Amino acid sequence: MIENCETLEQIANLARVSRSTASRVINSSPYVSLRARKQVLKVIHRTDYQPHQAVRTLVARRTNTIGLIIPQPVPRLFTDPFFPQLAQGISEVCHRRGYYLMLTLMATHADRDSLYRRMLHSGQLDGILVASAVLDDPIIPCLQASHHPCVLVGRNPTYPDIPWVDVDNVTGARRMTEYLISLGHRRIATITGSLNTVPGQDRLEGYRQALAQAEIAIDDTLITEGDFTEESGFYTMKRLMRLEPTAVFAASDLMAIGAIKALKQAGRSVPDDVSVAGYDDIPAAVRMEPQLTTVQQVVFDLGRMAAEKLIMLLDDPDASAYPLLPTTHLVVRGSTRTADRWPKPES
Amino acid sequence: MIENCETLEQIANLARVSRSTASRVINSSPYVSLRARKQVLKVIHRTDYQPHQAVRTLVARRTNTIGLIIPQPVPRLFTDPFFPQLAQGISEVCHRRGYYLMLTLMATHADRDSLYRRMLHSGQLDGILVASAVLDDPIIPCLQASHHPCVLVGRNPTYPDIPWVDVDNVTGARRMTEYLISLGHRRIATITGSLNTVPGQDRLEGYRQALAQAEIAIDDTLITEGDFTEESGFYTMKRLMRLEPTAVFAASDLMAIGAIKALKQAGRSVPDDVSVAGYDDIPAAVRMEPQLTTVQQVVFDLGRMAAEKLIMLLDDPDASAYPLLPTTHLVVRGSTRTADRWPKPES
DNA sequence: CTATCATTCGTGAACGCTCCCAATATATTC
DNA sequence: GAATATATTGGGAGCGTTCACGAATGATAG
Repeated sequence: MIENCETLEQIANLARVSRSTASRVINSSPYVSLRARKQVLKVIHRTDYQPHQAVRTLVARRTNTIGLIIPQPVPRLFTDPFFPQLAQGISEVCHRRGYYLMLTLMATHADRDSLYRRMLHSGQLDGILVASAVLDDPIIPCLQASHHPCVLVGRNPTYPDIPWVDVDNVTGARRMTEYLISLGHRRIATITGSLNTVPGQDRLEGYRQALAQAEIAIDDTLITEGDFTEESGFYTMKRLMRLEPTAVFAASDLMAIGAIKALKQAGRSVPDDVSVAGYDDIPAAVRMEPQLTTVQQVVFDLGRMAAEKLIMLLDDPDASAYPLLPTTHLVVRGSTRTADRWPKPES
Repeated sequence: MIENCETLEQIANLARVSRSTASRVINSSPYVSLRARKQVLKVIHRTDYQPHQAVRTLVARRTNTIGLIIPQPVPRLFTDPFFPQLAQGISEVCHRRGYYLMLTLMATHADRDSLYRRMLHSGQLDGILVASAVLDDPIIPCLQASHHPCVLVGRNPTYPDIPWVDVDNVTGARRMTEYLISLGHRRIATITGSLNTVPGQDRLEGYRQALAQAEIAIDDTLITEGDFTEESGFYTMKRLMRLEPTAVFAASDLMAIGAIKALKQAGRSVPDDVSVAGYDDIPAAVRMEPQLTTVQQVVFDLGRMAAEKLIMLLDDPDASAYPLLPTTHLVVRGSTRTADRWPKPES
């Protein structure tokens, strides 16, 4: 199956140098005369030579390949473009840094163990990126046992010592809540994501911070737990309506969409009666009426950072391990407006 | 970076056989006694041995790795879950068949050529899957020159001889149109996708076939070209409305959504005045009011077939190369209804 | 002119596996 | 019981690199 005919030996012969010298040129060793280097580079260019990756791996004990593992069948995989964007970012960095990217999606966890073993022990990977693992995913202990450098995409408090990158959910949620406050809202409800997930917790934390900062008393009845889905947004909003918040911060766009449906069904107008904000900026957010004010996470950057960080770790295992957080962006659209109006918004 | 300490030699010693015999066991050669096989398997299991992939590649001249290349920054990548589903299907087959999957996304085509070379000439890949290439993508000639077995995901009439798999756009569109006919519609308009794309053409062809089959004269004024986007659906529908079709088949859900917006804006009811059907079954299709009748493509199956076909080709380069088409499913929801009513639907 | 040193280069070993070939053990036939 | 066929097995070569080492070259100092 391998087409690569030219060998280093042949290159060396053509350039009238030894294998070693040719190798040194390829690996940019400083101990090569200018003349020899030029010779070799010319021949390489002319013959379109590519070193045989498998052999380099064998000898140099590094594969120049990193693995991207998506351990669970993430439902989110199919409703928001998180994964393609992440992969895009990772892929870009891999190209730029001369790495290959191996992908492992885990549709069924039937033979998960054999799969993990296959990925980890085949000697195919220099390092590993794990995306969206649930907190107690069994791959993480496996990973540590295998001594592969790795970076988690998504903070995992169960393993605080593993390097990670994440979107800054706290700040994103805080900014959004601050924005709602700046519009004059004081009675701001939130529909949280599942509180047994890190993003769920973090987005709630951001909401709390913003209220505290603005010295608005936190009313626990205005905090209700959803599970990121549209249905949960719908039903939670129905209950929340009685409390007459003037604004609602939903921790996902899907829940925001559900909440808006509930409000409309009850004859309330968004944003005139109630402002609603979401989180994620899924494609549907622009496609609805009104368009959704939301928080955009630059997942592309997240992927880039994850890959950069892992490669940094490969080059220097002791590299500093502080986490990286790409910034989030507020996307203000039609579903929110000022609250500087009469107390009872019955026009 | 490589952890894999056990070597075949060690396994052989532990099992009191030679390297060769151990190798034969691993590669399921028939020329091994039951006793020896048992011995070796026991040791392998006990030591959790994994053969070193790079060496196998070096010697056996196959990598057990296939590449998935997504050559262009496909905008669709970020709005519909095509890519994750495809990858999921491919990944599943790879695991089952003992292959690794290498991913290459092409965000920018800045240094496309060097990237192609790197993927094709590094000897890393046994075969290649190309997804969603535009018709004249330069990777296809490169691919042929590199003599890699490959399978295109998406038919490419420019290269009819390259094996491919695709969703059956013609049949999907035909079925949907037949369904509209079965509801009693006779004046059925279509908003096509870009007609310089294969899916655009194929979906139009399916529409035509259904009408021809039902002996409904094809009225070319009812065929208008969009470009798969929501905006194009919106504006095309505005023009189309004057012609008073009772049903519209849009070649993408996005266009159907745009069309519905145009109709609503003009005070027409969907489905009471006009039935609208889409294509793709994107997540937003269930999230609208009314929910969209559409065609679901089992992209997951498409990925599976693509991988299966490629692996088949790797095992036997002369394997029959007939294309595989996963079936499409009609998803009937609220945006369509019977037309068996009074001629003028002004209630 | 010789000794010392830095620079540059080339040889040989090794990586861990598969494949080829020859050798051995076992079964079968006459 | 010898001769032959068959089923197993083991040893050696080789895959294309990198790396450690030592040799060669040239420059500089004494």
